[in-house]
Amino acid sequence: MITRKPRLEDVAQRAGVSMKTVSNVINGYPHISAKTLDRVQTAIDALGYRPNLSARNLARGRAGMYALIVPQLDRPYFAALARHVIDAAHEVGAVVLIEQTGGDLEAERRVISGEFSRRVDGMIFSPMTIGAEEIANRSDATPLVLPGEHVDQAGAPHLGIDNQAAARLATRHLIDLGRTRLGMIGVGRPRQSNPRYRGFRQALTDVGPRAEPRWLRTARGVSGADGEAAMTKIISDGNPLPDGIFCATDWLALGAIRALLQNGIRVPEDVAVIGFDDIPYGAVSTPSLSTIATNRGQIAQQAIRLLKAPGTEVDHDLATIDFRLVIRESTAG
Amino acid sequence: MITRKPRLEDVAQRAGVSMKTVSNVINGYPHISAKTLDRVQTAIDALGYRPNLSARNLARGRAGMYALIVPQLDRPYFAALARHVIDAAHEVGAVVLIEQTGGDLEAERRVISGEFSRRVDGMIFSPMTIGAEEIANRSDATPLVLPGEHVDQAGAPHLGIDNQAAARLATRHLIDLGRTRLGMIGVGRPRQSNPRYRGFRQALTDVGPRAEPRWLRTARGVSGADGEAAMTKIISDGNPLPDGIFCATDWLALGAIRALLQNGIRVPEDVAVIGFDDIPYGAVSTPSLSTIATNRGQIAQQAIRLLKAPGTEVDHDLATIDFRLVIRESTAG
DNA sequence: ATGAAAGCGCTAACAT
DNA sequence: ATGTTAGCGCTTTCAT
Repeated sequence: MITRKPRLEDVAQRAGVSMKTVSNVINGYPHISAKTLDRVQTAIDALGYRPNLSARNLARGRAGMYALIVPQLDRPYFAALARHVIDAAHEVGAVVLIEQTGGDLEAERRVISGEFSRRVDGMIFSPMTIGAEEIANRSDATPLVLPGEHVDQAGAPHLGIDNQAAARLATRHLIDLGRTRLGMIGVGRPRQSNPRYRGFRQALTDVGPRAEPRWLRTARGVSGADGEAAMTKIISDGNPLPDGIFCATDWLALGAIRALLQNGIRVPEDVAVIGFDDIPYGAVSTPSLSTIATNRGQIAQQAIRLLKAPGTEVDHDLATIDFRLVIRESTAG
Repeated sequence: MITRKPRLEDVAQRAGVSMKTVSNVINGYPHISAKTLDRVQTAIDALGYRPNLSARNLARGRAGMYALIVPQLDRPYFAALARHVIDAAHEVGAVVLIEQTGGDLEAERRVISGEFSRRVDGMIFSPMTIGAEEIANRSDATPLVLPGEHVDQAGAPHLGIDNQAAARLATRHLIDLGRTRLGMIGVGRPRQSNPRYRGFRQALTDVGPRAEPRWLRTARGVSGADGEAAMTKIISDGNPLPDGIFCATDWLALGAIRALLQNGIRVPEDVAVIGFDDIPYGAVSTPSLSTIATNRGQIAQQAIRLLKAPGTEVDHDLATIDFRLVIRESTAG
């Protein structure tokens, strides 16, 4: 009885065939006689043989693995993305290595400078702080796709929804509800370069202006507490309340709702609130949260597809992903 | 200019040294002359050299990678676990491959039968449906640790909190609040073999019986909808309401709260609700959720530690993890 | 402190 | 349909 792990050669010997034949069996090469196949299979089972993936990858020159790099895996959006990426990778026989940057610039630099280049066949990278230019100037040649919002013009395929159109759809929903005093809680300054802000303005322009500057607030971050703080300011500044609020993310929306409820303001009767992202909790919160849902499975599948055939990208800058309006209690309750 | 990716040999040539010396530099071997080190480093930078991990792993006989296998990555508990496992792996210079079983028995069988055996140095496996016995009888020798609840006596190190003590602590909290009519929404039948149920009973016994069977409900699953359905039944059966509910998971608790609020029952004034797991949403929900928090960082670190030194386990069955009571609005609001 | 050479286990020409 | 063999790029004794 051999004590070390069985190798291809051990299987070959036991089956009385060559390594090549065993390799053929393992890799599903079609032209093998039934008898040989059976003998090889028997030997494999008897020995409990499993191919050494390091060796296979070295010989093949491929890793059979993709890297997914996100800021933090325990943020629901990234967790959901990861789930779908793993599923999509399985469909092409690959596995997924996951890394977290924490949004740290140095960590993000390491990613584009090739930290994983000889370990994976491609990277799905969701950057947070690094700039598009720096990504565009990378020297590492590992195939790369960028899901998310902050990465136009980075010289790599960018997977995302049309944020402006989506924000417009969300705002339009508030208008269709008959709301006339609309506000927005966004992230970052409300510039024209921010597509979600642009979409919000556009929806207003469609029907005539209805927003007042005092209802436009910039949250300090993307967390629920940030949304709560922003909403509290809107409530406490002594001016009349808006009757509809579009929040740039679901977390902001949940925080905003919390601030409203704690001030005795009803949602959606007094103020309708809609978010953006469709995080799972929005479906079970009280009230449940209306939002924009992006098709995450589609993002994942497109990402893997692009990495499998690098260079084939139809459009090197944007692969558009579907989105839809999800109406729940926070606007329609 | 070479067009293919630079290898160790290319670096060696450019620096005028042997491959061994370059290898020494890369791996931080201490006894290298400053001059040599500088020349090698210069050559590495100039060529943009990165070691091929497949080759390294093959030569070393290790993968430098651990597998984390969970039912679903987008369930907050597993996402949080994954986050910490990745961090813990980094501390020992390893990376993490993540897989999902969906709780599917066949997928779980594949895991313990060695699907990853030659790809990773160890597995952190969170099984859902496979039995402890089947795990104990596995033939694959890949180091394995089992975080979670359902896997005592599986012949592999099991990482978890003392569920019974934790459930008792949660229930005790309700009692300390002065609640006298306590109920529980659990998963699976309320048998003595279920530690969370046992802990609940024990807390009651500590102070004299206060639970009635009609307040003990078994949810059909672990989702918010399941908790909502269970709570709705308790509300609508015409009997007096409990004034305190212990839910075996946070999702169940969030669903239960939702059912209460929709029936005009106040939380915590009329019914105090406490969950179990400390999922992130619980901190921002309205009302925020009291719960039992497990130390996930500790689970992850213990897991990696055990995988690094397989066989060293002090106790082959249970490495106990800390937990604590987190008091929020759903009980103390 | 550095070099030479033998694997690590598998794949893929090429041959038969 | 199956066998032979030369790598894949790195680590690691064993020398020096």
